[in-house]
Amino acid sequence: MSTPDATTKVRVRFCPSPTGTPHVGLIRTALFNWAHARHVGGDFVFRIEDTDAARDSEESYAALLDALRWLGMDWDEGPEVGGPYEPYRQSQRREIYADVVAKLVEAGEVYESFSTPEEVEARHRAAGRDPKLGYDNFDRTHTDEQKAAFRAEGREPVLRLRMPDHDITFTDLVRGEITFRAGSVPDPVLVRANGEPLYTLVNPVDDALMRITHVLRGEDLLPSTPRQIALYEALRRVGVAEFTPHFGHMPYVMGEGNKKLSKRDPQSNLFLYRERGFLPEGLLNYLALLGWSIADDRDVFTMAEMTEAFDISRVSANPARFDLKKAEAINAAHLRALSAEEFVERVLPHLREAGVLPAEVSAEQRAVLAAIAPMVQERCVVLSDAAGMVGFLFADEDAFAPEPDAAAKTLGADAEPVLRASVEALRDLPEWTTAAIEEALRTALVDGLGLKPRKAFGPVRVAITGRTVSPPLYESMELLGRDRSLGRLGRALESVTAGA
RNA sequence: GGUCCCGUAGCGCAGAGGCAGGCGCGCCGCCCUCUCAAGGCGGUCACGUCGGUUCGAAUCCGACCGGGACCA
Repeated sequence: MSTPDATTKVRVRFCPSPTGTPHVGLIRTALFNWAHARHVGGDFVFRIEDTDAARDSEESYAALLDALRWLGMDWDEGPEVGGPYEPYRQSQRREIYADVVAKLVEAGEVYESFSTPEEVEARHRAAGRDPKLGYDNFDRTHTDEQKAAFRAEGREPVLRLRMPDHDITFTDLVRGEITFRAGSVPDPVLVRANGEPLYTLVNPVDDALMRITHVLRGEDLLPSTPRQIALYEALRRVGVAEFTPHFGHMPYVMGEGNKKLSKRDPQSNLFLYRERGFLPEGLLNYLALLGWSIADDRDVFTMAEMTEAFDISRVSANPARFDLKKAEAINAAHLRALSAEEFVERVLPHLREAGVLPAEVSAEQRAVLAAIAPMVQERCVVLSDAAGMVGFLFADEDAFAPEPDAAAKTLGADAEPVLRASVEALRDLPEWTTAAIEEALRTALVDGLGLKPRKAFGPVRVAITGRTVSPPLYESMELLGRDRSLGRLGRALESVTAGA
C-alpha cells in the first residue's frame, strides 16, 4: 500500500453530518484532528457530509460552525473559509462523484449487482451457510446477456466494489497493525440503483481528492476500513487518488453503564455545557483526556500545551468514559486560572441571562462585581454558578428575601438575639470596612453572646445574602453597604420576632 | 450469525519483560476556617479467567469469559 511520504504535507479532516446538536464525542474527534494538524504544522480541513436530505438540516450545519468557533478550533479549509478543493459541502459535489463512478465503471473496478437481499439469503440457506453472512459476491461474473435478462425483468442494479482476494493489513495509528482476512468483507455497494452514491464511496473519494493524509476518526468506522482501503486501491488505479491515507481509530466515548454515549443523552449535548458556563478551554481540556493524556502526573493544560505535546500514537485504544464530575473539576481549575478581569468578562453574560444584572450594566454594578469576583471565582465550577452567589448584591431591597430553605434552617426564634446584637453592633460603626465589621460582629456575637462562630454568623449570612452558602460574609457586607445591610438585618429581625 | 476492537481502583490515564501499589477525579477523615470553596496532610480502591513462553509476565502467545461496535 502506498501511503503519503514524509514530503507530503499533513492534511487531516473533520467531516461531520449536520444532523442534530453537536455531540461531545464528535467534538473530541474534531479536537484530536485539529491538535494533530497544529502539532505537525499541517492543514485542518472541515468538510460537511450533508448528503442525507432526510436527516440533515441547515440549523445543524450552523450549529457545527458555531461549535468549532466557540471552541477556537480554526479550520484552514472548509465552509465560509474556502480553499483549493472547494466545495466543502458534499451536497454540492454530486457531479464530482458521478465522474468518479464513470471512471470506476469504465475500468471494471465496480460491477452491477442485481441480487435482492432475499435472494442472497436464500442462496446461503441452500448452500447450508449461515443466512446472515451478508452479500455473497454472486453477481461478480455475469455476462452481458445475463445482465440484459435481469434488466428485462425490470431490475435496476446497484454498483458494487470488487474486493481483492488478498488479506488487507494496515497499521492503525492508535492500535497498531490490524488485518482483515481475505473473504471476510463482502463486496460493498457504492452506488444505489437510483444512481445515488453512498457514504462508502463519497467519503473516501473526497478524502482522496482533498489529499487527506491522515484519517483520524471514531472506532465505529474501523470495520469499514478494509473496504475503504480496497476502494483507494481502485481509485489509485483509475487516477483519482494519489495515495492511501494513514488511518487512526479513536476509542469510543462511553456514557452511563457500558453504552456508547448516545446522541439522545443530554450529557452528550455540547451546547448544554456552554449554557452552563463551561469555558471552551476547560471543556476542550477535559475532552482531550478522553483517550489521551499530556503526562502521567498532570491533567490540566492549555490548548497551546496540547498542540505542542499531542501525539496520535499515544492515544489510548480503550473506550473512554465521559465523567461529568471530572469535567467539572477540570473546568473549575481553568476558571480559577482566569485573571479577575477575564472572569468578570466571561461571567457577565451568564449574570444577564439569569436576570441578576440588566442588559445595560452600570459602572457601579461593574465595580461591585469586580470587587466580589475573586471571591466568587474560586467557588465556581461553571460560570452560571456565579448567579446564585452574587445575586444578593444586585437585588432590589423590596424584592430581596432569604431563600425559604435557608431561612427555615437558620432564621428561627434563636436567631433573634443574634440579629438584634448584630444591628446594635453595626449601627454606629465608625467606618464600614471588612475589618471593622468583622471585629464588631465577633465582639458582639462570639464574645458577647458566647456563641460558636458557626452559630453566630449563620443567621447574619442568611439575612444578608439569603443563602447558607455565600462569599465571605464581611466582604459581602462591605460591598452591600451599611444601609442595605442594616435594612436586611432589620427585616430579618422583624420576621423572626413576628414568627416567634 | 460473521468480522473487528477493548478488559489496570467507582471513573479517567501512566506503566509495554524486572519490586504495580504512580498521577488526576470521586469518596472518607483531619488541618485551615464566618458558610461553601480553594489550599495542605492522610486514607480508600486495580492488572477479567485459565494455560503457555521465560529465571521473571499487567506487559509476549493461546484459549476462554466479559463489554462494545460494525455488517447483515
